[in-house]
Amino acid sequence: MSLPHAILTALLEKPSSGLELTRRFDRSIGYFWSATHQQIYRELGRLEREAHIRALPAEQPARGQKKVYEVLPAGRAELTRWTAESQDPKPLRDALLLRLRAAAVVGTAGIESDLRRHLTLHQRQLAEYEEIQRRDFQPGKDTPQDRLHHLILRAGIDLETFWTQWLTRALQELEELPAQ
Amino acid sequence: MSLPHAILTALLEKPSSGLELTRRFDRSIGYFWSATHQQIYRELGRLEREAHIRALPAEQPARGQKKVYEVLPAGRAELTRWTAESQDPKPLRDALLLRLRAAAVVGTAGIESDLRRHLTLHQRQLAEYEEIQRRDFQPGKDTPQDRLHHLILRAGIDLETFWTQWLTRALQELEELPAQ
DNA sequence: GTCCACATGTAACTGGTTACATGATTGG
DNA sequence: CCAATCATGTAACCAGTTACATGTGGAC
Repeated sequence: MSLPHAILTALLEKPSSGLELTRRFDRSIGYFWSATHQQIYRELGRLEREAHIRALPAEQPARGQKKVYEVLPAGRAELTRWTAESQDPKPLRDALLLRLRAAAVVGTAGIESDLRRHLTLHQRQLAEYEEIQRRDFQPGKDTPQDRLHHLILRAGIDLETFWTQWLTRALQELEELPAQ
Repeated sequence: MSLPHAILTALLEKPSSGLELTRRFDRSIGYFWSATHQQIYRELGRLEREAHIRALPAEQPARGQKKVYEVLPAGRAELTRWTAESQDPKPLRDALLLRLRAAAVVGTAGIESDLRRHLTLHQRQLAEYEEIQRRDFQPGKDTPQDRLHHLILRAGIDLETFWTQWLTRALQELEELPAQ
């Protein structure tokens, strides 16, 4: 049950319409919690019904008209509650590791090119994060918000660093393996 | 669509019944692709209908009776195809990072104890992986299978190492933050 | 004969994905 | 007036989760 809380967070940072949220979920928050516009509209509907958010009064009745939402006190309270709640980490679920395990049984033929492709994608994501770090987190800016945002960004950087290193090693090992 | 392929891999490694598979999904393959017994039985049914696996002939007709499955040639072919297929990496989805982002808006009160708990859980998982490494991967054992399995295990070790380090740093930063 | 562990399943629900529908606004 | 873009939605589907149902076989 994280999507509604992701939306509440985004709306507290800045009141937005569904499409604006969708755009922000393509960067920023979406880097660790992605969502499509269909999910977002569905969830905005629920949050409005539960009186956690409301549409800014500007009498837009229907389709095609922009509808900007803001968080109500009840919504902020719910987000505060959820943030402090104890939650178990989800077990790892990674299709690439699964495919390697399968390759150990049926052979590694054909998997190498996709490993290389993944390596490129992770390198690109790492470069994007590092660019954000250069741009938004120069030493000196030091509000609590900045520190927390930087901490989160560093998790992204370290994860992408892990993947690039591990994939590099995996490709090396595959080369050294006797062909199957 | 990874679960059927996880099951095919497990059955190729060793023909098993549904409950035996469930047990193996609690360790081993389950370390990176977990599944409950309900999922597994549902999927075994589908795989049997599609003639990718079959129950070993021993005329067990129904409930309460053990039913051992093995992979048919069509199933092995499907797994080979899937393994070599090009697949996009799934974007990161992490509730803990989301909660930190929420905490940057509504305050960090209460989140510290859960970070500490996560740290303990990741340290425990790391210790478990390192124990497996000591036990199963002494230098010398060097078949292609061993090398691939070790490579996968190292991904687990490196990921848990990342989380323990990042969480340690996160707890430090939280301490230094002015109380909210 | 009762309880427990083994073993296989069904049903309902939830969240995420994919495909499609529809209206408003603006630039050429 | 037409196309593109902005904007909001509906519907069907699929995978994973949670709760529950049912039968077998052995230990006591």
